Amino acid sequence: MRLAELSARSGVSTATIKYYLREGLLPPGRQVNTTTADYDEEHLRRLRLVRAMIHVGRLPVATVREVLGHIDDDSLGRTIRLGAALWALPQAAEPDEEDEYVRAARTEVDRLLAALGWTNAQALTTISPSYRSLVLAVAAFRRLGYGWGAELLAPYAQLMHRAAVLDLDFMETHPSETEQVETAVLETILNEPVLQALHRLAQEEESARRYGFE
Amino acid sequence: MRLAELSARSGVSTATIKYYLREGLLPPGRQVNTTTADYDEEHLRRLRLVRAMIHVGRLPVATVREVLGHIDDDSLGRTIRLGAALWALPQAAEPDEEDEYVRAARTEVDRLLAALGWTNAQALTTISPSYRSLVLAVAAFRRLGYGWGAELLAPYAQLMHRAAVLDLDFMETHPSETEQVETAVLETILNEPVLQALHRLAQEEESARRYGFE
DNA sequence: TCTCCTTGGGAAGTGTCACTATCCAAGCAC
DNA sequence: GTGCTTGGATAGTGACACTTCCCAAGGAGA
Repeated sequence: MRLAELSARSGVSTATIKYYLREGLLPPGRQVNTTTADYDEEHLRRLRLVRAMIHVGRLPVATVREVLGHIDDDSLGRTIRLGAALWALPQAAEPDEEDEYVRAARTEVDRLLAALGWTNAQALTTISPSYRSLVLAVAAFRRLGYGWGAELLAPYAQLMHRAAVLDLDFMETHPSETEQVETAVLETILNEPVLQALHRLAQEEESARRYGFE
Repeated sequence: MRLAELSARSGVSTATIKYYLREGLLPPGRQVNTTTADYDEEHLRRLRLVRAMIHVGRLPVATVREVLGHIDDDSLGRTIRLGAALWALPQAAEPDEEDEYVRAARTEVDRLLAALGWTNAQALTTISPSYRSLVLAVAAFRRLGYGWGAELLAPYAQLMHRAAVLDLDFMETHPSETEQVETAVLETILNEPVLQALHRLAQEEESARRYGFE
């Protein structure tokens, strides 16, 4: 398959594909001669993955490159590779420990983990990007005067844990190891917009049930 | 309070505050004389809200302006105002109805709503931005070869409905009408990063429970 | 063979976005 | 009255995701 056909089948312009090749998001095609390169189905699949990560998951190009690097790293075991790929995802800033809201938020998040008995998550608080993101998000609430604490967070956390169980159950139905890692990353990235849309839709549904349309 | 003090108390540079004033995200201060304007606590609160929407909720400046306009519109009733504010939020593109994946995704989403008995949401499919976002997100999955259908989505939808019930219960604990609308918008915008972080943290916890750390 | 179109590749340019730096004249403080 | 600060306006910045332009080399039809 030539560049033009790859472009036609993916709906991505040749200029953009060339850009992705330059950025290392797509491996180069097999060079037939000076003016012809050959691409296969794997290129098409990878290209679609890249587009989904960028446009649905809103990941920056540099992050996509990093995540793909981990997915492709055959030297690591599945769990490590998956962890590395997932931990490359977030683009949250470092929490500022001087900030009183951040410190209060951290206390509440720690209380939450203790109350839930998430001992594994507790062990990861110093390094997990998700933990840091959570602290930052809770701090943003507190800065606006809402006293979001462990008690209010706990029911949400339990719901999201059930979502995580669904995620991993689904992941385990996939056979190959590479595919499992790729699926897990995809799940995490693409599932979030789905959950967000479902959340907003559910809010509309519940709001209409309570208050009608007017 | 002068600009410099507003800047100091909010941690936002005077240059950025001036930018927000120009963009209409902050109402102008009370002009004392040619070189002095006076800002109050409400300005500080609004500024923090704007920062949270932009940096935590990742909303574009133009969207923030639109959402604030709806929050401040006293001519409308609560439900309408809330709906208007929430519907101004998404920045999802229009689904391309020519696309086979989009059409298949729409079918699955419609089946999902029917199976769940979300009749209110069903009534809104032609106009709701959340519905369109959901279709697009499901289409992205299907394009990558994952057959995400109503059966897989339903348990997630039920979880998110329970989250929506929590959201609205919490909203009802707030007294004033303006505050309720503002709280509801804030909930929607700021709660999403919290839920996302909880989701990833839950995935880490569950993954460690199943497979250990290695 | 001679055109003429297409190909892959690289450099430079584009549009958007959220700021940020600079400038200015008018106060105010000592 | 001198020097710093203030609010306001204009222009510039840097990051980002492309996109346009140009080129030399193939290949295809007359």
